[in-house]
Amino acid sequence: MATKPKKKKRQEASTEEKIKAAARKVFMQKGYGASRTRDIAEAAGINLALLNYYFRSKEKLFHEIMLERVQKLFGTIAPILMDDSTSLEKKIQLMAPKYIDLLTENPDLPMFVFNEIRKQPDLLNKHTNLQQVLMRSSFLKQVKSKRIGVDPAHLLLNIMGMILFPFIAKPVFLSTGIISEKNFVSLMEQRRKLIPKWAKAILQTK
Amino acid sequence: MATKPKKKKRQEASTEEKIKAAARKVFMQKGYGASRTRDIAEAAGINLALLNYYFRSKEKLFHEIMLERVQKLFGTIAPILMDDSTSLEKKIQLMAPKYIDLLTENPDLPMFVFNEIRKQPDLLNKHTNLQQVLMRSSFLKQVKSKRIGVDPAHLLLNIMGMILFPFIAKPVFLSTGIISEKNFVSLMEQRRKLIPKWAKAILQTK
DNA sequence: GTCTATAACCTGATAGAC
DNA sequence: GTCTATCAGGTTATAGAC
Repeated sequence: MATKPKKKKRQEASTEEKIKAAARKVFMQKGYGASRTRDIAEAAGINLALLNYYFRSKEKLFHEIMLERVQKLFGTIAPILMDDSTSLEKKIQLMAPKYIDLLTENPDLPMFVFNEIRKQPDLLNKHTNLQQVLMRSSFLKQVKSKRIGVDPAHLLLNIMGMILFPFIAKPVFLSTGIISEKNFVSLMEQRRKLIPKWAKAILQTK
Repeated sequence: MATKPKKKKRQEASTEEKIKAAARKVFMQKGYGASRTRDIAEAAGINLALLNYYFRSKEKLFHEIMLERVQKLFGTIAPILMDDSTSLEKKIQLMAPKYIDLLTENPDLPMFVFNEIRKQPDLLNKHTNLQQVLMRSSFLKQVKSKRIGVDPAHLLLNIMGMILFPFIAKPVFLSTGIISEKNFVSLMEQRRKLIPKWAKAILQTK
């Protein structure tokens, strides 16, 4: 059980942070299995040996990055979902812009997290308490208590889908030429306000 | 330019098909970069050398699988999208069940295709005419001609999102325990008819 | 902390026997 | 067509000098 190396300087980007930044980039681009520690070391501007000095193994480094990315994807909106004092409508109204801002700066965050969890389904349970947090959230309670004709899970799927799916499908839409990068940004800007409206319309559908 | 080897028997699963089936499984599970040709050979019950005898290289084998998977994901609903004689509403009504049936049998098809295209954006253009097909489709024309206040691309994103997103998010939802496998099947069964209704509601939102 | 050098193993691909 | 054996290069991780 090695103790974590201490940083020597605090003023600028530490070596540890440089390695993490590089790992974030490479892992998110290629996924765990296709990433090479050499590429990460090179991207960090340091030596391969130093990477292992700081993180002991590729797997441990990946776990740190993965935990951080899951936290970023779900932790950002957790406060909104947990708030007992806001209505469901209000939560959706806050969620959409918050999420779209986050994803505009981290477009392939959902793809990365979803895909790595698919490949290794117990990653979440091992390293996060996401399950507890989500299951007991005010949001889920409110969704469930809505007396709509259909399973409330549909609302969750629809809202999440309307927010996340464009970013997941973005590479395909760009590659096929259906939309352009510039167009995409403008579309997402519009969706910040449109999604809450659509969610409401879906909620009222008989 | 090697000529393709001929099958010797036609009655049962040929060696070539056994390799392709194994490659389909391994590539879809791990992605191109993390897949090992040895794993594919083993899963196919044949030798590594034989894999190269049939497909010459890992990359060529992957391209065949990828082409086939893209065809499966988009080709299945292409006839619906191209049909000039059906209304947009009718297309959505046909699309949802058709897609949900396809994805129920191939749950991680969207995740695989989207992710590989993200990693290698020119895969589509090299090997398919998807761009041409989609851009000139009756569906896209009809979406564009809808005189709604917002960019018609939103409708495309919403419909595709409502259909595809549940399958992309499935591993996360199962892993967090928000829904169960059994629950998921039942939800998707319901969505076959619900999505067209929701799409209509979204279309009418002011 | 950071490097070079190297161990130990893995990977894609081919040569050559059957 | 299918196999075994093997090559050349890549991969993670560590030992040891500074």
